[in-house]
This record gives sequence, structure tokens and C-alpha cells, in this order.
Amino acid sequence: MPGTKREIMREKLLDAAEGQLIANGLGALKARGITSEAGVSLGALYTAFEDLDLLILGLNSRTIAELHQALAAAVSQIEGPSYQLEALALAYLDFAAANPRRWAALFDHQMPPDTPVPDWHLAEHGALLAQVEAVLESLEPELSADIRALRARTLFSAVHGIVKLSLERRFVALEPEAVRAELRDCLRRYIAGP
Amino acid sequence: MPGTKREIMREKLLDAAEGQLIANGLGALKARGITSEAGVSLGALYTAFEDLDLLILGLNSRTIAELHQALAAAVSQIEGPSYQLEALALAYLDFAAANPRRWAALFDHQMPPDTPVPDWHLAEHGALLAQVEAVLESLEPELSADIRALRARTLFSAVHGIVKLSLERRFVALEPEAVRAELRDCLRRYIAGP
DNA sequence: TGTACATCAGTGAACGCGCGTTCACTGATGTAC
DNA sequence: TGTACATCAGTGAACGCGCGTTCACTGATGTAC
Repeated sequence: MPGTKREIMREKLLDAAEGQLIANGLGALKARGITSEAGVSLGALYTAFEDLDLLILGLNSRTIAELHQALAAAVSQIEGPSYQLEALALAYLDFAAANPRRWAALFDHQMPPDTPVPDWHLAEHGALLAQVEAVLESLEPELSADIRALRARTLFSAVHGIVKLSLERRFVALEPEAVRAELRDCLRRYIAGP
Repeated sequence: MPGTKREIMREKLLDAAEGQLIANGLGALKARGITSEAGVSLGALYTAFEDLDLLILGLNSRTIAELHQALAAAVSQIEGPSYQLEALALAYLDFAAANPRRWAALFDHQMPPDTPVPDWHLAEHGALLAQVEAVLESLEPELSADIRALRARTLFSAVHGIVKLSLERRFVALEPEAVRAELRDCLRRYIAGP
């Protein structure tokens, strides 16, 4: 198995970084912090990853995988596309509430200017959206694939916006239950609409 | 008129910073860039503003004031609360599309850890939301003030999420008109709902 | 099995740079007489 | 009006720090004979 040694190092670093991320947020993720937490020299990071940004992308991959599973589980436990759509949104809210900093890191992390996000990582985001599309397809089968894709993005964005606001306590502390109810209400109105 | 000299300096710096922000985004706003663009020494920034973050808050205040006006204009040109709500959302989209970097700066800028956003600036954000609340009040007068406030936030967040996604071309380039249509559709469904 | 040599993951001190902030100084503006 | 002095906005070189990244070196692991 080639690269296994390297793979162990990568996971050690990712574990350490995950701990730091959960404890202190994306802004506090530093090369020194991660490597010392992992009990490894500073330079080791650069034998395992191309650079710090790629390590963070690796972290985000993990988070996306977990989120993906959580959404899949939520959908599979429910019958009926409109309930499934609601379940997706609530599962998304729950995941974000349970893992606020890891979730925030998915959206707050930015590549340096002119450095594109690698395709494999874009594909992971795409897979999340595909879950929404799948439910949308059974809810409104008459939509064309293009429109459905756009609609899925729109819905995702709207839900995301609501979840984000509820977690940033930027303005006021919001009752978690109240946000759940608002989100549910919003979706029911959407689904009930014309 | 006490402080007038200082006020001129502040505006010179804000003008320069605004130019930089529009040209290169929040991430490229640097003390040196701003002061040299303003034709002023580096230290001048610190006689006019407490620090760089306060200058940026001042910039954001300007943007919010403009946005506030744009929303007010949109509402005032239309009759009927449900159309007004739609007009608000579309005006928000249009403003963001016309001023993407200034708009993004409103949400991307973060105070250093443990430094609270000053109250006067929170109040400006609050005034934006109050516009949504006002329309909501005529649309659904039976709501309690608490619920209305919460509902206004939820709606704002959802619209914001949709607008944000449409401007970050993170995944795919989206047709501006398609996004407009999606946003309108989303709101109509919301308003039509139970 | 034992010895000599090659490879390469891992080390950590040092590099280098960007950048916010400070501070001793200056020169213009204002005040007192 | 003119002169001496005080104030203070504005200057920009220098400070200091955080932090990602590199690189000459080491020591463990693997290979050849």
C-alpha cells in the first residue's frame, strides 16, 4: 500500500486541526498550532500537504462527508417528498447547530487570490446539492433539469441564509426552537405555494 | 464648527477606501493603500480614526445608508404590502449586484476577537430590518411584534442567502435574470402560503 | 545473517514578508499682547 | 498690524509581531550484495 505512512501523518494532522477548529474556529487555525497539537514538527505539515490551505480543504471534506451522511439519513427516514424537503432543511439546521465552527469553516474559508478551488472539492459541494435536487425531482417532476438545478440552489441558499443568521448571534440571541419553527414555516409556505 | 478639519480628513480617507474596496475588495483594504490613495501620510489614518477597523465600519455605514435609501425608494414606488415585499427583495438583489464588493464587505468584515461591534453600527443594521418589519406589519397585521421581528429576520436571511449565492460565482455562473425570477418565485410562494 | 549504502519522511531554526500601529518631530494655524 | 509663543493635525521611518514556508540536516527504513 503506497502512501500509507503519509496517510497516517495526514490524518494525525487533520485530527489535530479538527480539534483546533472546533475549539477556536477557523481564524485560529495556524500551522504551528496544528502541528504542535499533533505532536509533530512544523515542517511535517508540508510533507503531508502541499500547504495549509490544502489541509483546510481536507478538513472541510471531512465535514462535508459528515453533513452529507446526516442529510441522507434524514431523507431516508421519511416518506413523501415535501416532508423529505422539510427534513433536509431541519437536518441542515441541526448539523450546523451541533457543529457550528466546522460548518462555518465550509463557507468562511477562502483560497488565496487567483487560486482556484480544486475540482474534487467542488464536486463534494455538488454532491450536497444533488441531494436537494433528488428530493426536488420527486416533489416537482415536471421541472426541467436546468430549472431543477437552479431551484435546488435557490432553496439551499435560502435555508442556508436562515441557518447562518440563527447561528451568528450577530444581532440578538434567537431561541433555537423559534428558528426551527420559522424554517419549517418558511418551507411549508414554499411547498404549499402555486 | 468643531471637528470640521478632522471631518474632512475622515471623508478623504473614506473616499479613498471606498475606491479601493470597489476596485479590489475588502481583503485588499490596507492602511497603506488607503492613505496613499488619499494622498495622505500613513499616520493620518490614526488621527482621523481610532484604528483601521473603525474606518471600515465607517465605510460600511455609508454602504448601509445607500442601501437603506434604495430599499426605501423601492417600497415607496409600489402599492400593496405583498408587492412591496417583493420589491424590497428585488431592490436588495439589485443593490448587491450593482455594488458587489461594498455589499460583501457588510458581511465579511469581522471585528478582532473580543471586540464588540459598536452600538451605533448595530443600530444601522437594525434600521434595515425595520424596513422589512414595516412592510410585514401591513402584510400580516395579526402577528405579534416579537414574531414579526423574528419573521422579518428570517425573510431577510433567506433573501440574503439567495442573493449571496447568486453573486459568489462559487459553483457556476448564474444568469442574473434567472436569479431574479427565482427570487420572485420564492417570495410569491411564501406570500401565497397559508 | 551481516555490512555498506541509498532513500526519504521528519525536524525545527531561520527566513521573509505583510501589515497595523506608534512616536519623535515639523510646520501650519491660532492666540495673546 | 506685527511679534512671540502654544497647540495640534499631519508626517513617515521604525517597530514588532504573527505566520506561512523553506531547507540543510538527521536518523530511521529499505535495498544490494
